[in-house]
Amino acid sequence: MVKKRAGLVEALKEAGFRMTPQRTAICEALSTRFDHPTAQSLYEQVKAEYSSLSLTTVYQTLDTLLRIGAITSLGSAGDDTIHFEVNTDPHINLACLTCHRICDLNSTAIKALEAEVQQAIGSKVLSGRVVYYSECLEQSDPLDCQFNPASRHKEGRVDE
Amino acid sequence: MVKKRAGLVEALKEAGFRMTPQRTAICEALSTRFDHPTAQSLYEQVKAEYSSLSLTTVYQTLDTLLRIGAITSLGSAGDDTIHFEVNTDPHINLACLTCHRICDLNSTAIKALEAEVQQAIGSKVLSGRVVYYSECLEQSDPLDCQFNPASRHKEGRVDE
DNA sequence: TGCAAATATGTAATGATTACTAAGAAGGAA
DNA sequence: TTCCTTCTTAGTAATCATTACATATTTGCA
Ligand SMILES: [Mn+2]
Ligand SMILES: [Mn+2]
Ligand SMILES: [Zn+2]
Ligand SMILES: [Zn+2]
Repeated sequence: MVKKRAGLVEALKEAGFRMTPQRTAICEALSTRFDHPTAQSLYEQVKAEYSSLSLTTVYQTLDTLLRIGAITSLGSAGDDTIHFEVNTDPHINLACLTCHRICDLNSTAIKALEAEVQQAIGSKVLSGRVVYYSECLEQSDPLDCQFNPASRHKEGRVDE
Repeated sequence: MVKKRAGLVEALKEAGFRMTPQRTAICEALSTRFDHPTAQSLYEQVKAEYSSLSLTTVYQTLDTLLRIGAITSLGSAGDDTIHFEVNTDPHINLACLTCHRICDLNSTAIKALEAEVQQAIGSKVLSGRVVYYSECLEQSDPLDCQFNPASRHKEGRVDE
């Protein structure tokens, strides 16, 4: 059973943005994805039941969500494409350089890390990005992306 | 007085790559930069005393250094451009979304963080990326990029 | 010195993202 | 409900960092 996050639509409303079926669908898709999707990936998913959807709209919605701080950007996972972060809890991200999926890893040390950053620069931290790159098990379900040491992908290149 | 790192040229030699004046100059430039430069930035710096240098050569050399693991990629600092990491010690990076420079921040918690990652996925971590975004003081010397809470840039957008 | 393989350069291509604009929809006022 | 203003969408074109390619040059070694 898949948990589901909430709050993206609410965040848009609170920030005074209008609600459209496109935005609702994109937020809905985002809230059920745990692989840190790209714009293209979200586009394909939502377009399936919203054939008129434009890729531009996806980019615009993501940009809006970024600006209000509802999501953040994790950058590339070896595919030169931006992956988006919906999980606002401090955590570690594990990116697979072969299948280009990113999984969350709970961490206790990350709290201390953020404390160090706060201490160093004050309270104006806008966002953070903690990603480690490796090779995961190849599994179809993002939730099973366990990054188990056994039987990884063959090789990968670390480029942005 | 500015410290200077060493080892990039040696790393290339050990990996069996040929040495050229271009590569030497690019490695030299990299080892004296503490702002996590971009390809374009390195190009401009080295081109000043190497007028025949090509931007492609800079990209190729950076890619080679990435492949042998001598440097890593930190991704964008709000400028949609790849910034490179020369400091191989585990540390936190502070990126300024206005001047797009990245400074190092020593951290003790980062050790625990990496231990968690190792534990979770084994020893095959290829590289890591720990970056926090904010606004720094505007100062010309990268080493003085202190991210002091007082008098920051006005505003910044968090996009990749 | 001579040669094969690696590298540098200049240019063209790629591709993700952004800019632009006309058409369409949301939401408040009447 | 209807109207109107403003925001949003969708389609297309433009941007620009990065990569691919083809040639000329250089390196490292015999
Ligand atoms: Mn995450
Ligand atoms: Mn650094
Ligand atoms: Zn994988
Ligand atoms: Zn700054």
